[in-house]
Amino acid sequence: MAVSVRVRIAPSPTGFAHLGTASTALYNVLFARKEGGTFVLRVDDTDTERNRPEYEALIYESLRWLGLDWDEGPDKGGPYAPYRQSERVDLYRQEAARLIKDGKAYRCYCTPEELEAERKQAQLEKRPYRYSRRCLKNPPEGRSVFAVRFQVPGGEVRFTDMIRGEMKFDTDLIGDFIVMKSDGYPVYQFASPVDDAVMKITHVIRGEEHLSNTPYQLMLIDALGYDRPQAYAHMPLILAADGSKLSKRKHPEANLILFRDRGYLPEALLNYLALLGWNPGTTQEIFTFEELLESFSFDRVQHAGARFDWEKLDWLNGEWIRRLSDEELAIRLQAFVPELDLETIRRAVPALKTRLPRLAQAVDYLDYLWKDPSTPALDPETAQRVRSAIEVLRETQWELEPIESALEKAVEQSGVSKGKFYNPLRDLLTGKKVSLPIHYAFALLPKDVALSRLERAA
RNA sequence: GGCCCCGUCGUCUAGUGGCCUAGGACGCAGCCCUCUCAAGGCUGAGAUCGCGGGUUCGAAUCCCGCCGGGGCUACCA
Repeated sequence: MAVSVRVRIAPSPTGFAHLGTASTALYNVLFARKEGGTFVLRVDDTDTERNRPEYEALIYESLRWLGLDWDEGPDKGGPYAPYRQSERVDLYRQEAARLIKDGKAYRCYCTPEELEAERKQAQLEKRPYRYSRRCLKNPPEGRSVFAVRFQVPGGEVRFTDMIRGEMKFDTDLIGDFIVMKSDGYPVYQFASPVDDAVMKITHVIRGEEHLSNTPYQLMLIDALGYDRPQAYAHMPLILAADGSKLSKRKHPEANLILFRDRGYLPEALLNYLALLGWNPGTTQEIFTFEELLESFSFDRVQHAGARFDWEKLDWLNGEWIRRLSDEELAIRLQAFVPELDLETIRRAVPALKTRLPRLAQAVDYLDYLWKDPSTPALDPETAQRVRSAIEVLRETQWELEPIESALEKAVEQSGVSKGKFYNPLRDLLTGKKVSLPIHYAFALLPKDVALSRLERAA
């Protein structure tokens, strides 16, 4: 009988929701939906130092914004609740105790300072560092604070990676490692495989930084007598411009919610993320989520990390914006220009559409509608032309077409070029060198406001 | 240091022994369109396929070595 697919992401609420989380979530969702499986969200909050509840809320908000919703999670429950690791510590403690009882782990009383000294010594002697096993062989007397350390059995660990094929690690190189911290909380390396096993996760899809961690987790799974996941998939890392891994600390621009605030469309971000590190083998660049479901497969995933390219994202985002219906664009624009009513936004949209790499940039084109520009001094000839514009405009019905033809008539009579005629008008109206086409610039403004901006200069 | 992953235009990539005088996309340059800015159309520059050895009639593609980058090696995740 085929076991139904269960995948998961396990972000930790130690900061803003990260781009990498979105990327991993995407691949997990894609795989789950494709296989008719279940997507689980598990919050990895075992870092008591850095966790904050508000960060957890941010993860929900960001993932939901992207439309990457989960089937089971801390906020919706599920058959394997709880889904917050801090609420599962009894399980980890119990499993750690079982390891100790079975002679597969032991209490370690070493202080961080002592361990640091061991490491330094190893470095000095230029030998690879592995824990000395002091606490296994002759633990210090009279100490009560301890961590639980796994006794690495050694030998070879093999597993299947859906991207890289068969992987093989020599665990004799791995020293005994901590599974339970002295504060009674598990370490990621322990909590993660335990939960994966207990929650019946069948495929572990995560970032490449976990590739070398996999043997640690597999040893634990074996020691505990659990079934191993069927397969792993280690996705290529998203790199910063300097080629290093995008990190929360070094790269604040990786904050997911920032993408929303800057006016990226969820569709575009998802599309871009999919293309980063994966390609369909065709020249198609624009993918809806449904199309991704169709064509995505792990065997076409890249093995090397990929640098995040904001310019390409902007282009893709523009493509997506242009594909939106006018009405849909208007609705999405509302949050970015709260000063304007929907009707005004609707009227601006046809002109705005081809000019926005990001929704937030609508402000640059529209803020003259609620901000009064300063009035520059005009030379006599320009002033004369402005007056002729005022004259025709006064008689004009205040809509796009009539304004455009009235203006064109005035240009013709003036004998100068459209550019020479329109540019001063643009400046008077918007205070800018760049604006929507001049008839839009006029039409979006109430007639009396528009005319007064011209009149006070001429 | 040890282990693991990786290495094609600036960036993302196609490419699995001859179809490659290495293709596409973003970006960049020029032209067209044009009231500004975009969008759109056309054209173009841009990669001795990290380097050095092999194997082969023939290698970006296979093998070895080196170099370079990244990740892991924490009582972070």
